[in-house]
This record gives sequence, structure tokens and C-alpha cells, in this order.
Amino acid sequence: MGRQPCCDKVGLKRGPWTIEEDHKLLNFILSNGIHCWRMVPKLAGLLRCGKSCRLRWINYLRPDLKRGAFTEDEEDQIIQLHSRLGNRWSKIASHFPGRTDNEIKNHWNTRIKKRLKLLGLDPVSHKPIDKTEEIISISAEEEETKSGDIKSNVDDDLIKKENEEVPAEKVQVQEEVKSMTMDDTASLLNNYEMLCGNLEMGSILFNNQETNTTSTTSNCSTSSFSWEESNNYNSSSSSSNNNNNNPSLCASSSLQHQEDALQQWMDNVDSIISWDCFNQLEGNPLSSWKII
DNA sequence: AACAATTCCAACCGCGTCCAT
DNA sequence: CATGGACGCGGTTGGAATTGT
Repeated sequence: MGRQPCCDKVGLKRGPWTIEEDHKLLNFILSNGIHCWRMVPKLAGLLRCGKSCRLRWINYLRPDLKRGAFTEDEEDQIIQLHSRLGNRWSKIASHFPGRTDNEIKNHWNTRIKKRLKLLGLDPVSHKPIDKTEEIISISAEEEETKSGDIKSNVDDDLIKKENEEVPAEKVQVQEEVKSMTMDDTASLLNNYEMLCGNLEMGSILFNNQETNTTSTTSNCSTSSFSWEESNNYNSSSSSSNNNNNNPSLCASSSLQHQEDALQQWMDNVDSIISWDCFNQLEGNPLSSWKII
């Protein structure tokens, strides 16, 4: 498209972030919030492009990130969501507070894909591999006549639309695939069906559990911590904060509560970020943080 | 112990979408 | 309505860490 680069890359640093860079970015965002990513590196004194800063914040520095391995329940839910949404990682990630799209995408590509293959399921179509190939060959002719509209993974609205548009024969084929799938991998897919039926409720429950639970390591071997967990005093805004990258430190909460929450968060991320290194750089980080 | 192969994940890249002008 | 800038998303890659020989 001839699109111009997002920023002037001359003289900009690339590659892994250093602790000092993390500190600068974290310090800047916690002090000022996020208004324009393009300006963040300039104002924070970083030789990075805004895009890189945004990614670093979202995938690593964000206080509400949940660390640690995915649980089996999470994996199952990812599989279920992927069967409905396809590779829409950000949409899938929105069902997992504290998880990033990148994290889920990586986990899918490295673990879940293999798990599905071991179960004899096609990671793309979520159908038994052999049967899928059979059906593909059966319906290849009619698919060819409809160029450009082949999308194996669509969300509910798109599925509905597609079903309205496709001929009855194709719907029948889809139903056959569905029933064969149920026969061949009954237990696994039964779970998925159940999850599918309860997905909306499930996601609500999941969110509530996330915000109500004080335990941070129930299913993970490593420490996990949610910013919202430390902000339970601010319950009125917890749901809206779930998908918000901005830490929203400038909300209605009192300064004391914010400082308490910040201290609690720092205590919990000690194992993730080496604050000792930060301290060596600039003394106690808390003392240098200005909460709006 | 040394090397090769594999796994894993942080970060980059390019494109699509949104929105202000 | 057209254009351009900024952001967000998904695909891909580089290299560190781990495992196997």
C-alpha cells in the first residue's frame, strides 16, 4: 500500500529491551498514562518507536498481566474460542483478563496445535483430520465456484450470515461433518459444545472469578497477579478496566489507595521484574512514581 | 562435555481499520 | 468524499533456552 513507516527509524534501537528501558517506559506510563504512543518514546527518553513501546507495555510491563503457565481449563477455553473466532487472537484474549493476544497466539502455535493434532483434530477446522479431508474433496467443486468467501473460522455473526447464504446442500454437509465429529471425538467435543453453549455466561463468570479471587497462584506454578485484584476498592470500574491498556491510575480512587495498590503490585511482580536493578539505577522506584 | 536439534517466546513487520481534517 | 496519520492486529522471525544424541 506504500504506507510510510510508523516512525523515523534512523537511530532507533531495536531488539530486546533492557531493564533501564523498561524502567523508563514503566515510570513514564504510570506517571502520565497513555495518550499517544508516537509521543511516548520521545517523552520517556527512549530510542524506540512508539509501536515498540506499545508492544512492550501490552505484552510485558502492564501491571494487570497474569503470569504463569496456562491451565488446562484455559487451554480448553482457548480451543473453544478459536473454533468460533479463528485466529482472532485479540478477541480470544479479551476473554482472558491478564493474558495478551501474543501470549495466547504463541501458546496456540507451540502447544495447543500439537495437542489437537495428537487428538487427531485439525487445528484450523477443529474437525477430525481424515474426515475433514474427505469432506473437502466432496465439496471442492462447489467451493471453487464461490471464490474468495472461504473462511473456515468466523464469529457467531458471520456464521449466521454464512448459513443464511449457503445452499441447503452445503448446510447438510456441514451438519454431517458436525455429527461425525461428535462421533469420533465425543468426549472432547462434548465439552466444547457445552462450553460453546455457555460461553457468554462462562466469560462473565470467569471475569467475576478473576476480579473476586484473592488467590494469585491457584493453578499456576509461577506468580500471577492482577492489577484489578489489588484495586478491589475500585470495584465500580473493574469490569471496564479489564480490556483497557491504560492503568487508569488517575481514576476516582484516593491517593493512599493507589499507593497501597502500587506497592502491592510491586511486591507481587518482584519475581518478574528485577526491582533491585531498578533501585540501582534510580533508588526506590516508588519514590520516583508520581500517581496522577 | 560438545554439538545438534527442537522448543519457546519476545519482538518485529506489514497491512487493515479508525478517525480527524 | 478523499486523504493521511495513528493504532491495533495477526503472521513471522531471531535467538535464547532446553532437550536429545
